Amino acid sequence: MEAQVAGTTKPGQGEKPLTRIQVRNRVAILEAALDVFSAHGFRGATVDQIATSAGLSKPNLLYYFASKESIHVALLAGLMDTWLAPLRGMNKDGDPVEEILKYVHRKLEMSRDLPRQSRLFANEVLQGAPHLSALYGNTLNPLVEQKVALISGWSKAGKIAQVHPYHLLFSIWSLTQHYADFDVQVRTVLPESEASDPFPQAAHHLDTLFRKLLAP
Amino acid sequence: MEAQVAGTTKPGQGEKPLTRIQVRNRVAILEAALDVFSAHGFRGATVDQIATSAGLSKPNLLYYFASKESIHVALLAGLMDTWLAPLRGMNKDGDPVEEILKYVHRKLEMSRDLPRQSRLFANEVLQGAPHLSALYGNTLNPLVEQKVALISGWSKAGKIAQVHPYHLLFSIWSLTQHYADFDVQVRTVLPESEASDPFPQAAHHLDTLFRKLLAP
DNA sequence: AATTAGTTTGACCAATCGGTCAAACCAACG
DNA sequence: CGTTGGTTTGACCGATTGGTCAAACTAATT
Repeated sequence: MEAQVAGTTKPGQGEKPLTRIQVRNRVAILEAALDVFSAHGFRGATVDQIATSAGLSKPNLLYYFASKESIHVALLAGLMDTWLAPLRGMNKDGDPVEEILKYVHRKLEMSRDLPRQSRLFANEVLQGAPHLSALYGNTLNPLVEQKVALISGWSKAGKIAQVHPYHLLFSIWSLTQHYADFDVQVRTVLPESEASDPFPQAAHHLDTLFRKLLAP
Repeated sequence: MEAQVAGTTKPGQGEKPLTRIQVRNRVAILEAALDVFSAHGFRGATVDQIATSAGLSKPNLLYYFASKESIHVALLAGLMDTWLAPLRGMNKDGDPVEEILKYVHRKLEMSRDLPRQSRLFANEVLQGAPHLSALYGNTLNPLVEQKVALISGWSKAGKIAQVHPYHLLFSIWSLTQHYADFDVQVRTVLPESEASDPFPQAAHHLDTLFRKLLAP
């Protein structure tokens, strides 16, 4: 009865500490769920798939998470921080153009190294973000507002060209995540010689694109 | 027995012509399917939903299309032409920068006016494009190769800046479709005053972005 | 009007799905 | 070593789903 709640609530809130086995199985479940949800979407994924992929039986998995949905929200909540870390790292004391480009490149590396996470979010947003609305208000929106103010400041100070800061962020998200979310299309369209690893050329392309856009 | 095949094959191949009722119901089904598939994805959509939304009973719908999957492929195949029309319209005799920008703006307008189609494709590509691989080889790849050659020519002739033509196309697709596929996120993040219609500012932003990128 | 070709439906089916539960099992600790 | 708290499972359930089918019904043709 305790462990089911532990799947929903954050750890370390004065509740009973997690067992060794609980920790092991919970991370195994979330790892498996990331695999299955990102590949098939929420509706397309089955609890049995996740359980098998985590090395558990279905009832056993449901001993750790109360429902399929609770696995999903736990995943999304746990990933949100990782996902927004590069944006948080945008430093107001650095060189404006270089700070933004560092963000672009870190985001592109995440598309290369963590494509499952990217596709998980893409799937969720495409379906109308039913499980994300809470996280958006609490986490994403304040962070975006802060960084928009920063970019606006740089813009007005003439350190970068005049850009619409919100749409600049949209452009960065869209251009970088495209290489994870539409990976199949990218590799299908690209000639063979470049399809095996599109990322070096993507990095070069996005580098020049944003330097030209931002040059004051 | 005839009508079920008619759902899969293109019209006018020497087979019996479609009845008045067949035409009416097939377009109603495809319209309803676009609604449901784009909102819930393939696995998330149910045949009953589509049938009801089309004003038919489930067995009646399955009289016109052999299976849920066949509705899906018929939709994708029928939409491919519409979707690629703007790229086809890129004219080698026009001014290079203006031709590319015309393509950008037409694509953005499609995101605004046909967001269901955009999300349908996005869903499909995200799941690994299982029903699209055939269409890609036959339709998308040859068209892309032709336009890549055109852009390469402009680039070498100094009419536009040196850009990787494939990644330029990826950028156009990604930046424009983002406003349809991630519509919820865009409107959530944007301040109220701009969230009601993000497209005018998006158009302006993409216009300057691509002009700066392409200026020789 | 009668015959045919095309259309619609209610009832039904097998498979799958998310989730439950009691009972069995196991690890830890006094 | 026995008891307690935590873990695992087989069997099961109700709901939903994609799809079938024979029969009823309607439109077109002669």
